[in-house]
Amino acid sequence: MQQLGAVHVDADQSPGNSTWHKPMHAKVEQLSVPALREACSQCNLRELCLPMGLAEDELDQLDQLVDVRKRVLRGQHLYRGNDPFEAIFAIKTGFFKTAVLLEDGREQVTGFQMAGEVLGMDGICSEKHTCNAIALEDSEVCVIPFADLENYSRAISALQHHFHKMMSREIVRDHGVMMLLGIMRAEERLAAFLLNLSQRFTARGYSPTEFNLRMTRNEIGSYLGLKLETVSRAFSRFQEEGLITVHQKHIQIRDAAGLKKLLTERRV
Amino acid sequence: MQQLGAVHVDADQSPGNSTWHKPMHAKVEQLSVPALREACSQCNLRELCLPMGLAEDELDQLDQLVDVRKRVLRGQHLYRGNDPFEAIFAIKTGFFKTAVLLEDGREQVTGFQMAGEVLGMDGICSEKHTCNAIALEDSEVCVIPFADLENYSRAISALQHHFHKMMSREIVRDHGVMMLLGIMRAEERLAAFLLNLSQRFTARGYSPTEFNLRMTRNEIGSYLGLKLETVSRAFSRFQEEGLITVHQKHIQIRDAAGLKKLLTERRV
DNA sequence: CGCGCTGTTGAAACTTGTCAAAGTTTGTGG
DNA sequence: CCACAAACTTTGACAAGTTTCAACAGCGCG
Repeated sequence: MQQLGAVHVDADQSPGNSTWHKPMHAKVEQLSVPALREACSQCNLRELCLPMGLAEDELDQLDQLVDVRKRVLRGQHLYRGNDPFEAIFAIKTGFFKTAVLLEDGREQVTGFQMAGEVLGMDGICSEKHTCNAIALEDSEVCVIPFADLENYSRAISALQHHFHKMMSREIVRDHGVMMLLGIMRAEERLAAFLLNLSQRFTARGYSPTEFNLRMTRNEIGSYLGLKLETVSRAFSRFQEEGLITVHQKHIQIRDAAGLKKLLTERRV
Repeated sequence: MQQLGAVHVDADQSPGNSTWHKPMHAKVEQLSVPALREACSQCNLRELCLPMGLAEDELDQLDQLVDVRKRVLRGQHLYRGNDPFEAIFAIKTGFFKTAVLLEDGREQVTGFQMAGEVLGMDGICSEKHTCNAIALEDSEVCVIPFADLENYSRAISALQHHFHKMMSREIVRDHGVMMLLGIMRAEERLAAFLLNLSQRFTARGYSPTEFNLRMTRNEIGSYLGLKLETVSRAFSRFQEEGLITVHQKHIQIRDAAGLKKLLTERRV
């Protein structure tokens, strides 16, 4: 009930695309020093990344936290499962997916992340990353060394609390996805996906009703536990019913209320 | 790949059982003071709950952390969605499920928790619990006021780090469930479920091959995204194939390797 | 300008869900 | 302590939803 609005989207890999399959392991160029020292306190995403209401001197400390920014080009991995865990990453610009793999090669997309969201918290427990994080468009992330984060957290309780909230939010988000996968049917899942994207774009100042998908139908399907054909059919159906307009990756929501109704009204 | 072993189990509510439907909101009797002050440092679950390698004085501090223990009888809620979040709970004895609800009444079990595991971390982000936690047998939990936990964490870095690991583990576990729900078929899901239970019982010193389920078929189904009939049929099928023996809630695993094979070998 | 990837659509097959009936277990009250 | 009721489980037959297989269209990149 409470976290449906929080359900969000990740997409699986497109197996036929060579760009996806030979990504260098983020030999990401580090920006020149002046560039990377762009302060958190000046960042227009700070409301998403950082706790509010810090004292001046605390803000100054926080600017030390991000020691480097990193570019990740479309198709490159930010990290892979089993990489040693050293830092979490705040997305400054761009769009990512995270995915876990089964031995037999099947892949499950566990999330899609956009600017202001944080990646890598799954790696804390085993000191290794436990999923792959892949850029779906050219992106830039702030690298936050985890040991530093824990140190500053002990000094700045607002930072500590904020970090705990971020991890907790991730757990709640995952519960939303579990609900989506466990009890919703195909069209409900897609409706929840679209509404969640819309909401997140809105929070970033973009149009609630018009946006471009960064992921393929296959990736959407992997996230939603559906085959790409099912996703495609559901899009077509929504369009027939006047709920949305689809042109390739471009989506226009024409009847948000209608989409919501799909979620709240038990099917016939 | 990495967290299949971590996939674990939760069950949904049995809609027809009055015990389930009128649980008092944990008017849990608080144990008498001597009882509740049983120290963490003496608890035989401390390896699961607490960081290892603390200094003597740190251990003494930790014993302050749990201010109360709480009994929760079978069928009672430990907390409900929307309850104010004040503490997390370490299970001392017993067995719980957590579940989220959709407006239309559909329920998704998000996890089953046993002794040594921690409940309630979903509530941090919104200061409200976001799911229901219900005892599946008479249980006892240690109440850890969250504000205190954050305070001690700032003083004891091992505690801080341990807590972060616990939250991270929860995220990784959820990813495992998402994989289960997203890409496995019914029998794979049930096999993963049984193996995960077996592993967790083993870690607690119980038999790896023989145990009693605490949850109903309906609850297993809700956790696994299946209907209870499908769960029942899968159990029967496993039994026919000699993988397990089932008598009601009593499970005996006869061929663990066979169950694992179900997970790793792509179906025909 | 054409090849390859991505997306769309149709028809058939398969898995799981739905409905129904009956068996089993557990709990309660007489 | 037994009897009855409620809850839970099992099994069958059938229906529905989703996947699979296949063919083709559209777009984008080289």
